[in-house]
Amino acid sequence: MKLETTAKCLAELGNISRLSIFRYLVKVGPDGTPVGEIQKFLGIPASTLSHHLSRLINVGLVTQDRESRTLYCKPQLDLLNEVVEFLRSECCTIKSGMTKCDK
Amino acid sequence: MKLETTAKCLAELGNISRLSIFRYLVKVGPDGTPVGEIQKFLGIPASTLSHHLSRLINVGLVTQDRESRTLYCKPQLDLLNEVVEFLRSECCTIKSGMTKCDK
DNA sequence: GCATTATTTCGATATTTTTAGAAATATAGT
DNA sequence: ACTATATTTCTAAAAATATCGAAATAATGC
Repeated sequence: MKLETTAKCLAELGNISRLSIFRYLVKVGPDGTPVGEIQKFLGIPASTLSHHLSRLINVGLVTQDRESRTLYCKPQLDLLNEVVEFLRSECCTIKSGMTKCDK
Repeated sequence: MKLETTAKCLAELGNISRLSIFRYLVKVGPDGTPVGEIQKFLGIPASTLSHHLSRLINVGLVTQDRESRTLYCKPQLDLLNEVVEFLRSECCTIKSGMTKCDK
């Protein structure tokens, strides 16, 4: 995974509301949770929540799936794992051969 | 580690310049790298770099250590590991018993 | 004390983010 | 068609962030 992609995901998770949303999605329903349920649990105004969700969706950390009137949000664990893996492989240990290209 | 603390660290790492800085610090010198060396490698203007460094220092991801005229920057791997651990334990798997308090 | 080197603080501007009410869209049931 | 429900888009304002030149500070050597 590229540094730029990682940074973008980290930026989205680096917000209390969005990190809470993501954690909630993972914990209560990795198979999909209605927007309204998130809203009720976190108590965020609908439009604000929608904005945060769209940012998470934008970087691919969340996907949505409509079922009649309800939009189910699903956390993309694979992507989060890639982010975590980047941090571990690139930012936790010395690695020889760092070049200008890694700027 | 608290969600709020994690979010703050993620927000700081969620910026290309700062993620590059942190990665560079880890890779080339986990025992301390002069500010000027980072500056030369990444080609960021000194005042901009200083700003990014102070943000990383602010959340504890980097510490500084003066040795005569040179300030050595050291990445705090323990904190990064706590952040990674939070993501893995709280955001990668289902966990029963989520309560209102986790909001 | 003056010059030099290393780095930060100041100040100003441009851009992005956050927040949330109001209006709009989508879907379903009657 | 009308109503209700679920959610988004629009709009606007406040707050935070990013950028970087210029000036200031810190430490050293002459």
